[in-house]
Amino acid sequence: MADVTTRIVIADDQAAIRHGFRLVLDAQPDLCVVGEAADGAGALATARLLRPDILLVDVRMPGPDGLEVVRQLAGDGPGAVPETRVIVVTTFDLDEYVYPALRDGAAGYLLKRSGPTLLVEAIRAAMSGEALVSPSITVRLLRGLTASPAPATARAALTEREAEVAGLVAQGCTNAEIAAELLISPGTVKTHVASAQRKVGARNRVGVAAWAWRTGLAR
Amino acid sequence: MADVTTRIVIADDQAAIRHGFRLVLDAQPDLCVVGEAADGAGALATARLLRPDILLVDVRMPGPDGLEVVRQLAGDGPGAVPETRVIVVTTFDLDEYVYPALRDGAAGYLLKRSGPTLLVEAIRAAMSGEALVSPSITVRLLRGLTASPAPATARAALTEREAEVAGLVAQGCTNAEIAAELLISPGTVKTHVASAQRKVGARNRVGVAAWAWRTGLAR
DNA sequence: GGGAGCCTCCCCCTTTCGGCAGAGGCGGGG
DNA sequence: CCCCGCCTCTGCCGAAAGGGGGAGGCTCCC
Repeated sequence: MADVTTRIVIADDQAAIRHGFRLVLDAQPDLCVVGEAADGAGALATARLLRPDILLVDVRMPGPDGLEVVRQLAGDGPGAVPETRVIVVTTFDLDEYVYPALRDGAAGYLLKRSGPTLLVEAIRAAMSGEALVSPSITVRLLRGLTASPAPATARAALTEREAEVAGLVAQGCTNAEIAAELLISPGTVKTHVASAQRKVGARNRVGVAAWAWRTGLAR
Repeated sequence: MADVTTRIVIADDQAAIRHGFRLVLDAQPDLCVVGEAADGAGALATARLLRPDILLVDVRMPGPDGLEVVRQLAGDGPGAVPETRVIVVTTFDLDEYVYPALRDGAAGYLLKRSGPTLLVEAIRAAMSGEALVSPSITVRLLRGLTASPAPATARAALTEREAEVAGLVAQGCTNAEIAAELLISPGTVKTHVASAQRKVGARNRVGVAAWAWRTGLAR
C-alpha cells in the first residue's frame, strides 16, 4: 500500500463541526484536510477541483444535500469523481437518509456522536475499499437480516396465526397459496388476512405486507 | 446508565490471541477481562457461570464452534444468557460465517486484523445495544443491500414512471389511487404495474411492493 | 426517414380480493 | 359454569387486480 498522506475535504454547514473534524484529522500523521465547504454546491465544486481521497459530507446542507452529493460524485455520470470516496457524517440516523446514501455508493455512514475514533477508522476503512457504518445504524441494517427478534409490542397485536398469514402475504402469496401452505381453507385465510388488515390499520393486503416488512416480520 | 466496569470473557483456542486481547482490553479503564475459554464448551460454561457483559468468541474452535455459541447464548432457549452480548472475532471473513452469526444475534463481527481500536469500539457499541461490523464485511453486506437479493438487478431495470408507480404500490395504493396521484388513467397505471411486475420477476403487485421495500425504493 | 423506448390510453376476459354476516369447536379465566 | 378470544369454516356480492391484445404520440438516435 502506498503510504502517502490521505487528502480529505470536509463539507458541513457548521463551521464548528468543520473545525473540530480538522483538529482531529490533522492530528493524525497520515491524514490531511486539504479543503472545506459549507454547502452542497461548494462540496461538489471542491471535490471536483481537489479530487481528494476522502470527502466527509453532512446530509443536511444548503443547496444540494449530502445525498445528492453522494449520487453525483459516486455515480458514473459526467460529474463523478471516482477516486474520491464519500463518507456521510450526520447528526441523526434516519432511515430515509441511510438507505439511499449507502445504495448510491457512500463509502461509510457515521453519526457525529460516534466520536473521533470511528471517524478516523472510517477513513482508513474507506481507503481500503471498505465501508464503516455507525454501529447504531448497523443494528438496523442487520434487523433486515435477522430472524425477527421481535418488536413484540407491535406484533402482539396479531395472533400467531394472523402473523403467519401476514408473513406469507408479504411474500406475495395469494390466499389460495397460503391455504395450501398452512393446510387450511382459503376462506379461513381470508378471515386471517382481514383481521390482520384491520389490526394493523391497512386498507388492503399490500398494507399488511408493508407492515410485515417494517416490523421485521417479513424479509 | 450505570457506569461500572464492563466485564468481558474471551473465548479463543489460541492462547496468544487471548493474551493479546487481554492486554488491550485491560488497558482500558472501564473494561475488565474476567474469564477465558479455549473451546466452545468452555465458552458456553464460562458465559453461563460468569454472565459477562461481553463474550468475544472465535468462530473456529474445538467442540461447539463460535456460531453454535452465538445460537445458544443469544437465542431464547433454556441455555441462553440474555445479558451477555456475543461479539464474533475471527481471522477470515467468510460469508458462511458472517451471515449466520449476525442473523442469530451476534452483537458484532470483527476480523482479528482489524486492530485493537475497532475491538474496543465494538465492545462499546455492543454495550449500547448497537453492533459494529468489520468494514471489510460491511461492504459485502451493503452489496447485498443493493443488488443480491433481487435476481434481476438494480432499479435501472425500471423506467422512472414504473419506479414511481412501484413506490406507490408499496404504500398500499390501489391502481385508482395511483392514477389520481399521478394524474393519469387507471389503465395506464395497470400497464406500469404489469411491466414493473414482469421486470422484477414478481407474480403480483405484492411482489412488486416486496421488491420496492427490499431495494429501498420504498420505506 | 426509420427504429427503439417510453408514456399514454383503450378493449376484452378471468381470477383474486375485500367486505359482510354467520357459525361451530376449543381453550383459559373470572 | 359461562364468557371471551382464537381458529376454523361457510356463503354471497361487488370491486380490484391480472393477463392478453392493440394503438397513438413523443423523444432520441442511427
